[in-house]
Amino acid sequence: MSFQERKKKILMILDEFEALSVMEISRKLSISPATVRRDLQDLSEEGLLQRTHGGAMKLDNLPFVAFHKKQTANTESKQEIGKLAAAQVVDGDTIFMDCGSTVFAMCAHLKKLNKLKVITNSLPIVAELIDTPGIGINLIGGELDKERRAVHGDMAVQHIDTYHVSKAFVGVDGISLQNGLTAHSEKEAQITKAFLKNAEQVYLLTDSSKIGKDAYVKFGTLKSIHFLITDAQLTGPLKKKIEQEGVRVLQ
Amino acid sequence: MSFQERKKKILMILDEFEALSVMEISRKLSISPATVRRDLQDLSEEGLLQRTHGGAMKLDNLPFVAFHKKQTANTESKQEIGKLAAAQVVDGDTIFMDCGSTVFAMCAHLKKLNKLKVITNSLPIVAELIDTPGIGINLIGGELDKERRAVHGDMAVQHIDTYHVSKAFVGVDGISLQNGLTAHSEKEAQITKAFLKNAEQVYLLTDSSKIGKDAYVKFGTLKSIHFLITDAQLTGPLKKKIEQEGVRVLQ
DNA sequence: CTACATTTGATCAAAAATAATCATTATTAA
DNA sequence: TTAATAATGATTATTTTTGATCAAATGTAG
Repeated sequence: MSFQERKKKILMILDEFEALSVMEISRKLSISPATVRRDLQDLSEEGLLQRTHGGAMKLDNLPFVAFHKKQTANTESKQEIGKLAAAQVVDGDTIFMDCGSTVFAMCAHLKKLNKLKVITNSLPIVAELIDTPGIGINLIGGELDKERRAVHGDMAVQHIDTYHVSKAFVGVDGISLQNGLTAHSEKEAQITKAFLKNAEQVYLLTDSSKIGKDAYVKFGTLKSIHFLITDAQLTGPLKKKIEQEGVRVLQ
Repeated sequence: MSFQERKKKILMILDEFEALSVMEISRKLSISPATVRRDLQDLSEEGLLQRTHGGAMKLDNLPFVAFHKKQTANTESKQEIGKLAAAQVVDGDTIFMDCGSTVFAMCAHLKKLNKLKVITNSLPIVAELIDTPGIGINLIGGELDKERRAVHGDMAVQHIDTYHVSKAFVGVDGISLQNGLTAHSEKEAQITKAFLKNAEQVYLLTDSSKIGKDAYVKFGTLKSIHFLITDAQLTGPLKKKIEQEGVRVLQ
């Protein structure tokens, strides 16, 4: 039995039982305790279970932790961007929050606010903020994109259109002077577009690696955003040109 | 049992009882008082409970209890009801799933189905089913009830009204011949009512303890449901009378 | 305030689990 | 096929956890 198979099986039986000991897993899968420990360590490092002394436990809100793959890409620069973005929010605000890891990074820095209303289509954001007393959440309804852990589709867009908020915090897959805002997926573009349309101030959060890059779905121009929050890498003529389009750059 | 497991269990029983002595915890979890003290100290340092002389007290603003509490109340009878309800679902169905622990219990038994579409307002259900390949999920949008981990409110009702499905699986807080279906909360009643309205077949899931009891919000008659799925405790004249109202009882 | 009982925190030894090491087996590449 | 590589299981030293003991601290009753 390969590691991938064992990994799957371990997660499956762990889904059924809350907690398992190394020996139990060893017996159930007929593999040695040493291998079980190695597997558990790997799975734990991937964030798929909680390692304990003697075994492993199911993770509570694992299902909503979307970024299994991207989690590694959760760099300091994203945290910085998230912090800066969160600083734009004040008590009593109502904001849109798009899905994506950069916008998600805002969450940690929003928790001290009061009377904040967050409208989002992202389950990880919901999971992160649901137990914060000062924050109320409205969830966009519609079809669930399991991969992205977010709601999308026509119904979601219609739903977003029933709201009007002061600030929207959105992400992109690409932004350039030539093609404006671009995304890898039409569904995602559709949602972000709806956020842009119904917010007075639009904050685009992206690390500098995406600036100057294009994805294949064009969904907005630079004029449709008001602030670009990014890392210190963006400098020189490109920054100037973006600012000339009427975008305020925050770094 | 590892520290992580004990920690969870201590918080769970502490949520049920307001305060506990070291000896009570020691007996309940079959661990020595010394270990209990160590655990309580750790938990206290994490700010998850208030240490007292001789034991510990529950903290008011403890955030994540609601979730686990329901899971604790996951009795065998609920599991049986969930299983029986899940057996009514076939490949290709589109179903409504209400929030509540009894309906939640269906999830474990739905995982082998294919091309199933689940429309729900309950985050625990979404979390449980999101990684099941054969199941697609539509999330009802609207205001999030943090306590119940579900979406409710007018927007949610409007959203539900845009769907029409073959089967709805709903829960109640009370059901009786005199007052029909009742709930503890208007918001919850509103949602369940919307589910009833837009489904061809309505399955009401409840353990027998709620049959014959009333909650204060009346939201439907016995005629508005088609099936009652419950445990074996429901017998005799009451069962007869419910069946005379046109409800098929499944046990 | 004192005496008594209970609880606690510290220390320690026993038990359990782990990480590290190494030989063996299985898999892959050449 | 053979060599090289990776994965597995067994062994052992180390670490962690646990429960017990006991002096000190805290709370309670008289």
